[in-house]
Amino acid sequence: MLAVADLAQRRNEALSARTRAAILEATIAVIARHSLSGTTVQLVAEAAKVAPGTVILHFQKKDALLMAALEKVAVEFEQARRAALDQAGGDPVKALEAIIDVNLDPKVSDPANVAVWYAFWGEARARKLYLERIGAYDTMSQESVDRFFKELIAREESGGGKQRHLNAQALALGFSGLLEWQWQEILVSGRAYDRVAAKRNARAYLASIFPDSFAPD
Amino acid sequence: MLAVADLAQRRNEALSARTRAAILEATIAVIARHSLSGTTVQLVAEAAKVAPGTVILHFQKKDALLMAALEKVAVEFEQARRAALDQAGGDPVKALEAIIDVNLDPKVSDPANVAVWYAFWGEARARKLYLERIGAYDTMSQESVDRFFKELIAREESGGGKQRHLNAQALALGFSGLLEWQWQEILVSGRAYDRVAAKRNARAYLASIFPDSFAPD
DNA sequence: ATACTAAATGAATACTCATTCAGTACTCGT
DNA sequence: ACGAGTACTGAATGAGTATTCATTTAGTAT
Repeated sequence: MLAVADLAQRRNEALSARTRAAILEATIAVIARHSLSGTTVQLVAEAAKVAPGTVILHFQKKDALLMAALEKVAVEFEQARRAALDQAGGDPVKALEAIIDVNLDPKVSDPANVAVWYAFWGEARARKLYLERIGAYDTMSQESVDRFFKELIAREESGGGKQRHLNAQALALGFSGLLEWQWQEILVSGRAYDRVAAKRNARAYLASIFPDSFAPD
Repeated sequence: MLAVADLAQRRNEALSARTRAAILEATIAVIARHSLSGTTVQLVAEAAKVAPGTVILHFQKKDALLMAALEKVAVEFEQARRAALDQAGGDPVKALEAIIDVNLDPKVSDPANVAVWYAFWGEARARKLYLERIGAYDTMSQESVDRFFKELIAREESGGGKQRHLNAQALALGFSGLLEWQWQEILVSGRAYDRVAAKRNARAYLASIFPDSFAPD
């Protein structure tokens, strides 16, 4: 009898889950086009081909809907990033190359995703929850970049012994900042953005600093 | 008689100019605390100690008010930057140091200013005017950083002849990105942000890349 | 003092938008 | 094909907001 209840529940969940997913996707699209202040339940409902009441039925509050949209985008970023780093094993060279590829992957850095990300940054100071979610991602990603730079610097110094004084933290910040800057470009240019040139720039950065590990283009 | 009229006019203008300035300042403060979507004419009026009607009297539309606030912040950035670069003469070393100092000057990078800046970035995709204003600033600032890096690389290569392959554009992007990243930190940390450490990082970046021109800390 | 003008007020207006809920349309096991 | 129950609808509600404008206040010249 419990099993029956469960089954009934599950069937309905599968159905409503599709609607829920459609609403979430629509929310992201609407935020990307209209920003947070222009995002209304009506617009989301229209984009999801659903009645406004349905949106609230699934998310209770508009704010919960927005938070769910942010969560979806953040989780997608994190998963893509983690997959890429796993692929790289522990190798810092491969890892940094993978980070470039992930950050500029057309799916990950789709203009809509990027727009959503910045939309929440813009509201982050007023809404603690947004700030926490976004900040957590940025801190995490920055820490791993930091680590890879430290490893590479140690490696190159022990190798050639050219006596350079490379500051890992500063150079890692520069790397992350460079990628961040590319995202801003995506925000500005949208579909017209040149990903190939961007990747070339990012690799050129690494090649400039670690000529032994990264070939110049 | 024209002189008399002028005088009368001028007195009144001075009066209303004070009010107008108060409203603008209040707007920036409110945006910083409540973000764009939470900024209401009521809140601005209260912060400026003025009636809501007065706000509209001076700016006609709420959107014009917001645009004026963005303009004020952008112009402040530009003026501080230009003054610093003038001070540096044409010397790229001094210029880059000046750029660091300006970007992390407590007045320029006041958390309120930074918050306003990001608030508009968040809405930039939905509002062409915001995007144009912000994009113009970023493009301009990036171009000058680019130029300084080119000069420095030419200088160091002709000097030591260590045969490094430094990519000016990539490293300049890293530099701008690093500073940008610091601003995000200001957004997150507010008053608690450690400007001294940030400047040290930025200088360490330059010292890592141009050891002949910048002393390591 | 008085008259005149510009600046400021704030209650009233005319929206917009999130949220509710009574009712309808589905879905699915039987 | 049916009935039980869920997912969904969308018009109605009301809270909140930008903007208006008739009136008051403040500043200046005569």
